[in-house]
Amino acid sequence: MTSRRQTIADEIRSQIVTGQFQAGERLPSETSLASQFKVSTSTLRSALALLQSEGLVDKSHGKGNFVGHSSHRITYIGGGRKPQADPPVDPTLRVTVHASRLQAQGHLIPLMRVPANTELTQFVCIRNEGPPPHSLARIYVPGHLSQEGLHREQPSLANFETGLPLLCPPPTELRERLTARLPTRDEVEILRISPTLAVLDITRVAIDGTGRVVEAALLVLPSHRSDAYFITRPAPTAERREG
Amino acid sequence: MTSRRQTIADEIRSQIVTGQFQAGERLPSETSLASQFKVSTSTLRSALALLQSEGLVDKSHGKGNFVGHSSHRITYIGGGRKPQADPPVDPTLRVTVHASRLQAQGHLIPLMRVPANTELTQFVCIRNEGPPPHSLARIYVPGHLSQEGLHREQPSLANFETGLPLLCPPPTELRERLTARLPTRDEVEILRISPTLAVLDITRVAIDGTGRVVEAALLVLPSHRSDAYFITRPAPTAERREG
DNA sequence: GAGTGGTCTAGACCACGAG
DNA sequence: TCGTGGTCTAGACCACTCA
Repeated sequence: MTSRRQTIADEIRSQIVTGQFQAGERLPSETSLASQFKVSTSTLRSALALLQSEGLVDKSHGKGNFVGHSSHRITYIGGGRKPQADPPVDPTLRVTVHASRLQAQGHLIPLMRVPANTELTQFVCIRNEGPPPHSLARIYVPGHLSQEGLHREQPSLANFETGLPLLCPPPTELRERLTARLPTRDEVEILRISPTLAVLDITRVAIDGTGRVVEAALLVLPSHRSDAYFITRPAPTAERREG
Repeated sequence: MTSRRQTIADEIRSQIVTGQFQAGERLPSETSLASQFKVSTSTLRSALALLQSEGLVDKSHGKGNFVGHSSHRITYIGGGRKPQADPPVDPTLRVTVHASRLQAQGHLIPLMRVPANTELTQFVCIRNEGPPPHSLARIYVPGHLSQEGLHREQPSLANFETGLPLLCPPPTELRERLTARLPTRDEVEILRISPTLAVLDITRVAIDGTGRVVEAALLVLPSHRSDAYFITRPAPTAERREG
């Protein structure tokens, strides 16, 4: 048995990909779609949620549901790289950064590999590109580093290749962990996303040659418009090769 | 204003982390929790979905909701690496592989960088570790490669470091794209997951020295029990260093 | 104010798991 | 068979956007 949600999503999806609904066009209202498909609004909404998670539909409270521009995706580049092809820089790109001091607590202690109450500097970065915020980053730097590097770091933070901050001094090791989860209350508010739609949760830790953590970044991207890319070249170190 | 869902999720979450609900323990039924919190079952279920996405709750149709063992997470290691610390090998690990031949169609054509109708070999790998399947992988290899390498590949595919297949001959470049989306109908059935919970969608393309694609892997992991790790050492290539 | 999507209700009915 | 979670309904009411 296949669910109503899926068959409705399949139907609308095909109407989008075949061009019956043009990109950027507004879909009929949820109530009219619901009556058209002879389902309740809840069921219809769960079908739209599927399409939203695929980036095919953009929902907008009070305005309507729109056929998504698949080009509006955020790309996170892993491995500390810069994108080789320069991205289409959106002139409306705007990043707000709030810096503050705090002491290491809870999950920050193992993350930063520091004793409790160690001085840290926190940067909260919200990236806008058009009206809806696109990404949220919380970046932590040890206090002793930020004292010497704070001023140099500031321009580095502003240097968002893809809107997400990169380190100024390249560390010797980058560890990135990715997972998906539903957004927290705060993230729903800040990113203005649906609380039922997953976010990409990226934790990036930069380690220097002595094993110290020089930066930890907690990044949150709305999953329906985000991709993360990693390009690696496995070291050509004397790898046994069968002849 | 904060939603009922969030406050209920917060309440149950705190009862879990403070140990009022032990790991592995069954939670009260949804109907009883709903009446306890004075909400409808739908609202209570959406609160549980939050906790499920955090890995705190395992839902099981017909049995109940259980406090999750956070240790049961799947880890995908990016960059073609093997995990340094050997993972706790589960003796119940079981992988089913189905090989088949097909011709390049649709999205496989740009993915594999081949002309339409090129012969490909497809491996569909389903990994089990205990009753619920843990991951789904669809791996494509060009036909000309599989002819010379098919027999050697088979043991390589069985060599799952983390349950996910790796290439036998190391390619010169690995491209991995990660995103999160809701599962398809098939994925819901195969992985036995909730259709409302996101999956991690990983597309991995391996490229050889001549730019040819030697393997493409489409991996699907249930997000609530999966992490992807990437560890990179930014090349110490004559990077300008301030004195 | 009119129309939109977002949250929530109080059920009905179905599918699954275990005895 | 019984209790569980999963799907779906037909609304009510709230929040947002825009004229």
